[in-house]
Amino acid sequence: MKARSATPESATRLQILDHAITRFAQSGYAGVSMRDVAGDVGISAAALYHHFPDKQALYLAAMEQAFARNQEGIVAMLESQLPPLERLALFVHRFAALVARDEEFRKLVQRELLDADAARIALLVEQVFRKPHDAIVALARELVTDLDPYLLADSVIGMVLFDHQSAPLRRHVRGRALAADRPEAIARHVTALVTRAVARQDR
Amino acid sequence: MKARSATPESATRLQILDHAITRFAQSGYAGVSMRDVAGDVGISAAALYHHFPDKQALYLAAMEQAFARNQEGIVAMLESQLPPLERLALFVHRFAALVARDEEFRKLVQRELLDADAARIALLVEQVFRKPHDAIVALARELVTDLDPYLLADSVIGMVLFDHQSAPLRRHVRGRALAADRPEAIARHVTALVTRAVARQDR
DNA sequence: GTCTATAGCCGGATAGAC
DNA sequence: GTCTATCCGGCTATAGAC
Repeated sequence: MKARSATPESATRLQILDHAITRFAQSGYAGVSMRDVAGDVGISAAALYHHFPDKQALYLAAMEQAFARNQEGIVAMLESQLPPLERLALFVHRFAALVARDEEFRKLVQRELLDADAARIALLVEQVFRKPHDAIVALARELVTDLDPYLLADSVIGMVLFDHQSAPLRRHVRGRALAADRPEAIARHVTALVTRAVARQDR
Repeated sequence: MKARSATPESATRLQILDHAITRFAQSGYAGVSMRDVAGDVGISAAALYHHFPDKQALYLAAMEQAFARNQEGIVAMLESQLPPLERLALFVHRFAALVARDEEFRKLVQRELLDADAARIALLVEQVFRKPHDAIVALARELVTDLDPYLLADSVIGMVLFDHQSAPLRRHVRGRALAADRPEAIARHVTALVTRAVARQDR
């Protein structure tokens, strides 16, 4: 499997991107210096400029890489010919697993939602959200319900994301079990909640 | 009503905090300079140091101010003696309204969830989340259901928050109605979803 | 309480040797 | 492809006049 982008992927370049992803996810664009990344990689800051023309190009490349390394998981979320409710369960399970597996990916996405300009939002939509979002909206339509399919789709995504987003808060709320099976627990919960809501078709 | 904190609140100090909140919500801690804030206020950067010892103190004061100016709305979310399902509807409606009204508040909270250390997370819990979270968890318990009350409570919060968080994406998804009544729409949707899920008590 | 001036540091980015 | 050295601008924070 060769490089999926126009630029060739040398080992050093990939190493730089890997550390850049970690740094940008942790501290945001403005909170990371080229010296930070260079130090992580073990090269000088000047050497970075051999691989990327400037900081912004490094950032964009890191974003694309972080998105690309999850494309397999994103595609996997969609492959299924099951009936709607079972497809929902599978989708939620896989989405929760993906979000739990790659914390940096989640943080980068959430930072982009806060920071990104229109162009970068467009990149985010095309490379990350478009396909799975279309799939979950289509699924929401198939679930016979008078709930708005867009709102229902976003609700599913929002519930799973917030479960991770709120993890730091959980340590400070007494009586809160720190379950070891987080992704499965939230997946089961969301599936159960939506399943019950759409199963109730009187009104 | 006097200052609720130890420090007296001069008009200039309040003005500084107001602009600081806007800046920090928009660009994050590292993305804002003291000169930026000073320029907004119309004073020199040096003058800021008469009101706050350093940048971090300004940031913390801005956070506290942003939280404090929403305490009225947060308390309002809890005042109700209605039966559970109606209390849920009211809570969701008020929460959605608060999040929609103060976009800066939401962004600051979401940035803190990404950036904050343990001490600042504790502040966030005590000044923002503790009370309404306890209330919504208690409410989730009252709704007779075998869904986990903590997960159910977080789901409600997550759905409302993500509706706003994902707003920038919505422009890039074709066929998506940009409803003018956003807070009401999401509140109605979440209420309907949860109401149906908990009303279904067979199993 | 605000100013101008500036110290001192750190950041992005470049030059040029190897 | 990586280095050292460096430029230069912006940053936090302080000094001292008004």
